[in-house]
Amino acid sequence: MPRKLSALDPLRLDNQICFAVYSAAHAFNRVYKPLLDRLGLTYPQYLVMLVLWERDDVPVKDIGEKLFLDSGTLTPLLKRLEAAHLVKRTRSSEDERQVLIALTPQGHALKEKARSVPPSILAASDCSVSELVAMKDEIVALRDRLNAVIGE
Amino acid sequence: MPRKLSALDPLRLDNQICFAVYSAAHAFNRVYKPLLDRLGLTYPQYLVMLVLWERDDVPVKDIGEKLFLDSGTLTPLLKRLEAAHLVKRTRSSEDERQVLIALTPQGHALKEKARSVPPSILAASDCSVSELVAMKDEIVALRDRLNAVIGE
DNA sequence: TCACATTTAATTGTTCGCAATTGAATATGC
DNA sequence: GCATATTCAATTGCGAACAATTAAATGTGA
Repeated sequence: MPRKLSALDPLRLDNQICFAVYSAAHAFNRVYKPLLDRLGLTYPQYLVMLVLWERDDVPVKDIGEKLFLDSGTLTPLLKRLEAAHLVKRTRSSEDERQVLIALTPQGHALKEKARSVPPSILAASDCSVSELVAMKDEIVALRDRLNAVIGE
Repeated sequence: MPRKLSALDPLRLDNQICFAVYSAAHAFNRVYKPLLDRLGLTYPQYLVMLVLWERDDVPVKDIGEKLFLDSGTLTPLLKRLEAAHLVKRTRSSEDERQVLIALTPQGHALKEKARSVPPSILAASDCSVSELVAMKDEIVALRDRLNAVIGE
């Protein structure tokens, strides 16, 4: 019996790695949602907070470079984090073009509440840490190759 | 020398597989953008067309189940595809609750133009087909485990 | 110095993505 | 047969995501 043609069809949905990635991102988002609701954060806001918990008082551009997001996404998101009293936005005195993002005490404090999130995600992944790390490294390598093509 | 603590920090951005997936999805989107612009499609619209090129004349719900999207996303998207004369939306006569989505002749014809897309993506991935297939299968398995947790 | 380019955020407009609700059609239990 | 529940698409509202543009600040070269 010949193999089904569809198994090789380059336009078949199930053969698209991009769709695997796209749908996995949505699946992660849905798992994170109830966990982050308790922190009062959306998933992209959580990513911004992860950046700030590592290093604080950074310009918008630095956050954008780490998360691959631009000011059109970050400006309103950061304003919402400011409205939630998690960050403060202040224009740099050295370079008036820059807006520096700093954590408020509440923003710092939220990190402790956030520590319960990664274990829940790990449990939902139903997978060993070493397997996840290996997958993560592969996906990051693919992402970086794709991003390299874009900059041409 | 002790290993850097950050290499194990569960809240470190670079240790998040979800961020790897999230940022890879955006990278794919950016690579697809110029290719799909030529077809007059956005990436989610392209996914819907992939579904319809496999099977036509299906209710909105079927498309949603395949793509993990709900009517809040699909209804306006399908209306835009209809405005672009790629699909026709007709209420089923057997079950008036359902709206059936059928390709127009232009919708069918677009498939031929789309055949050039996957090879370009493969090239941008800078990776063998077998490696991509292996990664895709791993990511799909992870996605399905995550989705299984959501339904609880 | 002064014209010009570059950098940085902010803004605008379009398109997702989803939760929550609505309303209509259909199915089910009694 | 009829009340009730379920199914399905549409709608509303909010939060991303990004392209394109704007505006202000800074840097550069002649």
